[in-house]
Amino acid sequence: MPKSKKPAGGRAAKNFEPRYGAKTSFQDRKRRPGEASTGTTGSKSPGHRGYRAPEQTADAAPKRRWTAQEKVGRDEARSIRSNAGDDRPRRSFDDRPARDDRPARDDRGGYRGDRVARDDRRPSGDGRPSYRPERPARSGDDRPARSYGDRPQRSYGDRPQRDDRPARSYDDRPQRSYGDRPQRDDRPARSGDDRPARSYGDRPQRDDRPARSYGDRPQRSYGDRPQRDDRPARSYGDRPARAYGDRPQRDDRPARSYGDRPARSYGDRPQRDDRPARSYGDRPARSFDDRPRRDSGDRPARSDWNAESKTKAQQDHVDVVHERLQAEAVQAGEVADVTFSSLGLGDNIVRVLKELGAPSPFPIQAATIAPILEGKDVLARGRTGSGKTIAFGAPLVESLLRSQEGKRREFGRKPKALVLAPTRELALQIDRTIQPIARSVGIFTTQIYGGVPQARQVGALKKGVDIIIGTPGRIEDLVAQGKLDLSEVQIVVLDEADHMSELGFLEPMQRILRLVADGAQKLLFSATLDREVAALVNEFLVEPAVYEVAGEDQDSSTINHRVLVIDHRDKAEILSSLVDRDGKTLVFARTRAYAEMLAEQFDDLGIPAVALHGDLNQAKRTRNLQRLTDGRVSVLVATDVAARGIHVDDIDLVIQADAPDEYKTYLHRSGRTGRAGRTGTVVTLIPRQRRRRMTEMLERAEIDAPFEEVRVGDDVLDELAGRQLADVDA
DNA sequence: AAAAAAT
Repeated sequence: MPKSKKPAGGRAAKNFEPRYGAKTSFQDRKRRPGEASTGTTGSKSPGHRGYRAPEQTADAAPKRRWTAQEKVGRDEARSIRSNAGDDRPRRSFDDRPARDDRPARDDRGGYRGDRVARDDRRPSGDGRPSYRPERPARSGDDRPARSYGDRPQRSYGDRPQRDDRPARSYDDRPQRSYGDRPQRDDRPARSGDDRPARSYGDRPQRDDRPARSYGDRPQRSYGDRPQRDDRPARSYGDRPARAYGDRPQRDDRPARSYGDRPARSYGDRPQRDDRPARSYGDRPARSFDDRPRRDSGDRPARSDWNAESKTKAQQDHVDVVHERLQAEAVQAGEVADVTFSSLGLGDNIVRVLKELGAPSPFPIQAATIAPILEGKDVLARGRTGSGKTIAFGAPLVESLLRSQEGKRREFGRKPKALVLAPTRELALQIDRTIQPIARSVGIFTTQIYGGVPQARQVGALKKGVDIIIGTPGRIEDLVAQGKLDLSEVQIVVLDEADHMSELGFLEPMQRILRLVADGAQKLLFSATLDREVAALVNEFLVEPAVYEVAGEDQDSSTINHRVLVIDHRDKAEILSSLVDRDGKTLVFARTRAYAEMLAEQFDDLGIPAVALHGDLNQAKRTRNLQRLTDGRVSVLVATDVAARGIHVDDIDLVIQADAPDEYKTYLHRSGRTGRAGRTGTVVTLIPRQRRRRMTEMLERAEIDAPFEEVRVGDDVLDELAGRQLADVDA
């Protein structure tokens, strides 16, 4: 609202709740002095200066926010590194107190006022009651699930609180987007800040939204506000319609893209035929041929690698692949004797690898390290949990070290290597592996990903770093701002390269790859590397060597696959039964809303669970994943944000509450368990009508899984949950 | 549908 605080704030506070108003003002004043060591803030607090205050506030606010965010970011980083187990206790305690503070804040009064006003405007208010409980959950920074569960239950008793909470929760969102908690603390201080927040957060709008229902949430997520205006008008009925209307187009698009790719690949391949023919014939064959073909299986025309590979793959691809690999790099006999040192890595790096739990190289590492050190472009496929991060990370560091030998670490030097990942969590995880390796030889890394304040990242860039590990959006953003220069990047790694070549990622990847130094070495890794990377390979790679590990088929897998055919109405209960167990369980849901709902459901049943999806702010995402990692929670319900790359040591059960649509997704999700040779089980729930689709998908994934009709209470559920006899006896 | 920038 344009009506800034002063008029509204002063009057509103009095009108609504004199108490709150008074308290708030006091608190603000006190805090500001403390916080605002900056000085100018003092003048602000006396909001009396009508006009100045707003201006100053505006100026000051950003600074405070950033500061707060920076702090948050640091805290996050620390907590991650130190495994700060504090959170739990702190969580609940910290969070709540914080909340308590908020209520006291002026904001609430203001918010409430807004809400009321807006509520009156819109009939949507009717929907609220039912929706509200949910929303808070969402925003529920802490554990949406719990908060959700709690609220509904508390519902009436708590409502007085709720009123407060909603305010909080609402506050949180805007905060989230900014940086979160620190801000919260700050808020009281920032009276001026609130407004912007309000306008952004628009609780009122949100109130409306709830009425809209879940479907909106995901959409709302970030860029909604402008859209929101539109949305209400559209209403639900319209959306689906649109969606359908659009689909035809979508269908066309894919078609186009496919059409184009093949075209490219066709055109290019002949040239490459020679190249690929050498090393390619072998594995790319498989990988490239298999799935792509299926998609557009018609084109026998698909040249070279494809043609060869197809033939070989279809006829006896297993043998072919094995031969190739063995011949190239991964001979079984050799691998046993290979050491990191013999592959060309220096002593410091070898020592750190040992500390990281990698005393000797895994096959994929034995295969790729030497060629990477030789400067070759490399495509590598190693199944989930086979050690790909070290396979590119260690030689990456070694290469940089060699190239910088004798040189001085200059302040503000430009980055020399870039590692790109599809999710922030994966970028973080990769850095956790590479950073210690790099530090051991005086090379610096920094993370560049979204959802957190830029300041710290930019600060690191100013000082000068050697390796950047991040996600495409923020990297492009900083490049556009002139804060990141990729022109001296000599090595680029694309982790989950096939995924990075998919529709939403391909173009950003192409733009980024065009920014790096000419002739920069390119490394593409993925457990499901296939022809999908052709667009990138054709444009950016030169005579790439292709590696995969021999014998990596399902027969050698340590994952046990099961498919439960269920009645839809039993789904919730069956899921609860499956997650009610001792080990760590990862549950995949198709949508953010469903992931959130399931986490809440489990939590309500006394099974501690948290959610991980894109509707959460980055702090919560990081925290919730950490909770599973350190065992404070044994159930994580996630969207496909957690499907690829994420490594949590002891996950022994993966449950797909919704079956994936693509075989690749199935492989990546299931790959969250059974890592590094450990055993694990993957359970997929499907309704009867999905049996055929599921069968086809499993065929593409080359996975054998028994289908079992299951009902609530069946023994198989106890077996899968690992309860077995104990429960029976009981 | 989800993810990836921010506001």
